[in-house]
Amino acid sequence: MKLSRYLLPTLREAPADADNVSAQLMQRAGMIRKLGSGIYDWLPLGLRVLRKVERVVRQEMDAIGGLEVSLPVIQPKNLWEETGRWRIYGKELLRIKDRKEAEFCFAPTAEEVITDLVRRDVRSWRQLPIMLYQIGLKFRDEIRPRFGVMRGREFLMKDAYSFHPDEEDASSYYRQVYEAYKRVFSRCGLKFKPVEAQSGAIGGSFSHEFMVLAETGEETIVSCSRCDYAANIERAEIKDAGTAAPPSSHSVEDFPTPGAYSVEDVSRITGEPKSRFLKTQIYMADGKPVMALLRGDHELNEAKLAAAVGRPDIARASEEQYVKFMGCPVGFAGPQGHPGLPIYADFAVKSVGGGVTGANKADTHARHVSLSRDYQVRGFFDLRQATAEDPCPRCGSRTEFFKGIEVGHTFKLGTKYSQAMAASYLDKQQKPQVMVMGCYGIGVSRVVAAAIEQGHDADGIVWPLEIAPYHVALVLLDEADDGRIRPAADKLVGELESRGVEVLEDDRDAKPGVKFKDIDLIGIPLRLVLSRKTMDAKIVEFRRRGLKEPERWPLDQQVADKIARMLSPLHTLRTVD
RNA sequence: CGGGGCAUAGCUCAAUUGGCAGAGCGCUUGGUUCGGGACCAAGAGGUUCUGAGUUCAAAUCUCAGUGCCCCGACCA
Repeated sequence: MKLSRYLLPTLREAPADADNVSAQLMQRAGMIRKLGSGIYDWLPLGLRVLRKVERVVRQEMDAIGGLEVSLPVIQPKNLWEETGRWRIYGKELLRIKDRKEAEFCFAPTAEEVITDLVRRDVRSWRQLPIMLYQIGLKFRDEIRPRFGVMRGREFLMKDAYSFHPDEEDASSYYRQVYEAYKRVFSRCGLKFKPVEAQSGAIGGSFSHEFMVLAETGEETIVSCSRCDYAANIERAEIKDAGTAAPPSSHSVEDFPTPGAYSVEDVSRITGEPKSRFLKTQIYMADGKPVMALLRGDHELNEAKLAAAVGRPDIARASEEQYVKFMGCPVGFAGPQGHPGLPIYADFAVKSVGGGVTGANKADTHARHVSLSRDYQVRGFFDLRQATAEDPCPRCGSRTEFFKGIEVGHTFKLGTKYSQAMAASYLDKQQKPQVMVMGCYGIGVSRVVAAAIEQGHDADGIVWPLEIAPYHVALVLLDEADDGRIRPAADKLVGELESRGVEVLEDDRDAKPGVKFKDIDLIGIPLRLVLSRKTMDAKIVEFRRRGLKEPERWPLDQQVADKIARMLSPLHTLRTVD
């Protein structure tokens, strides 16, 4: 490809609204252009990278028996009502109406559509298991899109769905997908970590996230320093601390705390550490209040509370609800004196013998509030957010925290969707059985951004070979006044391309500095230079992106062979399909 | 949804008290240059986000709308 005929609008300065490195570099390198909040045009160079990632994903999905399909982007409401997600999904689901006022949504994912397809066309145990996948645009109406295509509203996702005769088959296939995902991200040149994850709105019994390690990541990973335990902090388990401390020998005693409603404020007044406090938070479950009780120095994890309560749809009580059920202003409730209220206590609450907490009266707190004697709990649960002090739940060793970008997510769904949508098959005994499902996503456009977050320097992007837009940049200097350059370039490009090497030829009428800067910015891994100087010396100059010193190679047919050998790991991998 | 900010050339940004619409980079043409974003000269490029209002006069002030950004709440 000749750069003189390409659309490569590089920018010297980053657009003012690009809010992280990858968004800045993708726009500066002429890969994408922002069209609106969270929506982007992909230009030729950017689209090439996207297609490279797609190719890796496609090969690895095909290698584990996946069948590619293409499902509609506009999906009818009735399917979403069958699973209840038309209501549950919330505002992130972009809804539209057609001319007849019929309602549709723009696909954020496709469990409903795929399950509908399979329930109609798969009837027999002989057809199972089956895995279908697609690579297509998704839309989620994010409240706050940011970081370029990393958290856009429209994005390219690979979504795969597998259907199995039973749990065992689904589990063993899940492990195959897990291994395939590791190959995908390795081939894309990423440093990543699979972690245990919260299954969230997609649902299902368990799941893993594939995290690209990057300081700028939005997710926090808790990782054991010794064993291989790793989890999203939202999910990270905390073990039961042990037996309950004895109740205080003093009886409950109220004391005034005007205007001090946070643990922080009251701790400052009494001088007692926050770990001596009982922190209450009121949630609504199915219209009824429940109390989450934590130690004052801990933070609630809502997903864990939802699991403990057994309702995914819990919500923090409004101020009105709080006042109505607790009988005091927000910040002054305590667990004592609410006999009908279900109290879900975190394990660590056991360590608080007689604690400081709200007195259920305005501007008043209470001390020596003790478990059993002064209040009863529904039970003890793992309710809080993990901290750096919490040991590994598996082996008890020290844990470390990392930041990560979620590029893939696998879910073992069980029968959540197949049950709701009656996706069943006839087994060998001619008995109808509900299919068992798994679903598996990869944020293809996010992989592109994540690769840049991990691979860049002061000059621009540094692509991994497998997903670079081109393998080689051939920079021509002095072409206008040296007749030897053009034929030498044509010959070299021909030799390279015949070996499957992708060449971007910078034949623009521009100064050397401009060319070198642009080629560095767009991150092509290998660079060759032909100029009057190199022609005089009968050499070609070779340099790897990121290395300072170029090498001088004799200009002969071995150049193409050497380059092809450098790329040979890619070809080996490509023979997977 | 709440609070705040911004909107001027392709990009980054100026424009004094309300008084002629500007610069750098990029683009076009010519010339001098030519191995890490050169220089000179001449150009092209604007509904100052949209609409209404105030005023002799609005990029500038007021109102409404739209878009974008940030913070918070909410949420895969």
